[in-house]
Amino acid sequence: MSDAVTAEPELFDKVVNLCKRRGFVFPSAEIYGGFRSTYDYGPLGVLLLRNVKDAWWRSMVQLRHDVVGLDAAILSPPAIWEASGHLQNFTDPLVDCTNCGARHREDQLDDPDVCPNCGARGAFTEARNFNLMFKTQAGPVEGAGADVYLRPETAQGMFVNFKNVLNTSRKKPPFGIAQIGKSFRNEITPGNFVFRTREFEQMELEFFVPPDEGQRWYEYWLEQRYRWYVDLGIPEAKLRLRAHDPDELSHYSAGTSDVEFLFPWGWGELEGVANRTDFDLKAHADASGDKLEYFDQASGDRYVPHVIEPAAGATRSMMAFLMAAYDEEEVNDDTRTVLRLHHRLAPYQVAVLPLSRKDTLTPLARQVLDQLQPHVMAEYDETQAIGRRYRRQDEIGTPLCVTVDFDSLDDDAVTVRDRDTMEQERIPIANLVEHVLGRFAD
RNA sequence: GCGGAUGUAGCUCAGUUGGUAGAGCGCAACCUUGCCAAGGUUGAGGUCGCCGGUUCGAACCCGGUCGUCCGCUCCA
Repeated sequence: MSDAVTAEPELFDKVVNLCKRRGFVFPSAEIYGGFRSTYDYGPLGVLLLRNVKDAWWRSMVQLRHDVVGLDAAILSPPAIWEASGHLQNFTDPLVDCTNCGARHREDQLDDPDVCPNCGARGAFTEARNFNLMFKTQAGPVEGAGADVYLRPETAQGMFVNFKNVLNTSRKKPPFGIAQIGKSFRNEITPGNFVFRTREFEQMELEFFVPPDEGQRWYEYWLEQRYRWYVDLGIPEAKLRLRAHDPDELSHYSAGTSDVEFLFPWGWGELEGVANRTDFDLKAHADASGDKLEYFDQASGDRYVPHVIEPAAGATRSMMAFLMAAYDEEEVNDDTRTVLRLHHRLAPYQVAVLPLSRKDTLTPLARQVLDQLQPHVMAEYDETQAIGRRYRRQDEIGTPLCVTVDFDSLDDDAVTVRDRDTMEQERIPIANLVEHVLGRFAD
């Protein structure tokens, strides 16, 4: 059923409900009535989100020779955003029609005096600037000169540090800088659970290449990023690439394609791969006076690298993985809910379950847990019946359950039960870690 | 910000013409059981989103407010 290519509206409620019920995601500030567009990640959500980010980092940094990491500041001075174009381009002048109440962007009206919605003339309010960046003040005194912005994207941190990284890492184009971190946008219309929030987490790579290699690397990263989602378990029927039309391109982009996922409400962007050309490095070079160039000793060429940027949303990717993994099946006239999460993403890889709560089994079960914990995230659960505990683990996506039973006391072996097949295997405790790691090697 | 829908226990909901809250599931303890959501007993948990009004009396009526969901320039 999870292979359906059509959107499944009911899936949305099921997943959101599971998130709340099992402790993945909570609405923020709930005891005070909630705070719009913010969410807190609970005991399971923090594990899942961290695993998504770790999987990205592993694929983009750890397994590559040509990418290094960075963690830049969130608070940033206006100069960065003047140079990047965000102060100009992230500000929309909005007018409201006092006749029908519709809101429009003043700069997109053909006739700045006529409401396209109701046709009223001269009924607009004064234009008010709506900036998508959050502004605050640094220092003890409120007032001009101390303005500070929360970054609306992590990318600028990489551009601003281009020379620092070049000088310290011995990398040369083509090479990339990767960063995972929070960004903030004062979105007009947040919504769809964690899909669009004002505070969100990005996973961005800025990949610097010689100017004539831009197109090649753009295509390379598109394919690369698409595969990442597939490899982590998203069916290709629910993924697609969509190239932006020229008129929807960002101010910095010469070409952008999105990796989109079929959410329950329709296709939505997980990640944008953009060809930012030399826009950013040139802009910061002009504004700062620093030369942001690369000098190629071998060829004697001096150039401003072009930038290919795969920019992914961590939180919405997490949501896509949850939606794709959600499955229900009938077992013994009962509905079994299973999150078929990739083992690299599952909050827990293993659950240790003593068959009985009798004290006789607890010490051995704890020993088994101790053995596993240095290698995998393991949960321990000894409450209620074993069948119920299997189902609990299925529902949060734990791939393997290890059951310690009364035979274990004699044969020093445990039962390993598989989430997807529900099959069981007897494994000697001495080989357990090796066996488990073998299952997760890929 | 506008239009539509909505807000009762952790979850899903019931609550008759206004008379001062219930169920199932879940959770916890104990007993029983011992490999796929078993049974029993007991228990924790709600000023019915919030504020105000009408009324002898409001979860139910009225006003406001906040939150949520769905649509309309957002984009990770």
